[in-house]
Amino acid sequence: MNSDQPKAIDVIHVLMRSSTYIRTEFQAQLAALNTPYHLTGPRLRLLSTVAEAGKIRMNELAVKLGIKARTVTDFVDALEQDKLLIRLPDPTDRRATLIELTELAQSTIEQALAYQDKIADSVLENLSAEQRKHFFDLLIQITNNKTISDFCEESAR
Amino acid sequence: MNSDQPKAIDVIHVLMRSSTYIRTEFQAQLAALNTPYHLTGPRLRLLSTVAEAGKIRMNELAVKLGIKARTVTDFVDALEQDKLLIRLPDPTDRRATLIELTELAQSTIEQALAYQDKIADSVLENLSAEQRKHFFDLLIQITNNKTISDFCEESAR
DNA sequence: TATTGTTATACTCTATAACTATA
DNA sequence: TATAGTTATAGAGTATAACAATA
Repeated sequence: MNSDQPKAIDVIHVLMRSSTYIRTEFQAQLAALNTPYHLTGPRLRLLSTVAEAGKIRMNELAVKLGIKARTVTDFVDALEQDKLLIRLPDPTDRRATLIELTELAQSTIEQALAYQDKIADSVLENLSAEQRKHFFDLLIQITNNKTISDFCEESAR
Repeated sequence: MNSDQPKAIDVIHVLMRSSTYIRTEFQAQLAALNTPYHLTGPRLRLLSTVAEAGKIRMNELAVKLGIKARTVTDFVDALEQDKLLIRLPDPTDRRATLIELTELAQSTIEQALAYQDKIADSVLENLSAEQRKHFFDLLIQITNNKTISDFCEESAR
């Protein structure tokens, strides 16, 4: 068929390289915002998840983000130090901790998220609307049936 | 047409998540090989680049891999310690260092690369040949005109 | 006995800055 | 003055294991 069928490993190399590029790009662009706190893609993703939920338990956060509870602890530590969120005891379960955005975060997160959207758009600017949709679908398809606990939950949000 | 046009940031989240999944998958699968040395995707990529070249300078390696010289130093340190490659002085330039695979690496790298190809195939198993090609093209397109400078060395000037 | 989150620890990939030794 | 590679340092994202408090 396609004599120019790329090898799987080559596809993956390009994918990994793109992800490194994107991570770097987000870090650089977000740093350029010169906010008094430090923002990155993953941090913003956590913040926006909290924003959506209002209050949310750390373990729920871990599930939604597809990362481990221990990793959430680190993010929350850092973001709490930057005064972007606070820990609250869960009144219904004394083992649990609820996370809530601070006023500081609430008053600036919209802005940051809007800016993040711009960065995202510029990263994908080479794709037409149709291509973007197609790309998205292919990404989803790749991780179907295999990502089990990590991916299944949240991909369609 | 597509009223469900995904937001760029969502596409990127899925992409980043995929890359994490893939990195983890490669690490786990390669670790399961139980080789006396430690292999990961990026290490294997460096090794196969050396294999292809026979002998290659560290700075060339950095360019080919799209990473910084300092990063190459770390990889080479680790792989040299694992007896997979050796440093040789470049006879034509006493500042430069040539990298060459050891016999150990040469005798096993084919195997490791073949195994890596299998992992890669399994990671992309959900895509048809045509979809894979399309996915590859889209990835390339995303990074067109923008990554070349970013990937190589524009930032450090 | 199971779950929530933390302390302690680790590791991969990547980077900048300053420096040495050459060129 | 410019290049090759290293020492020193850093940081972002992620993880496992053992444990405390609570359920």
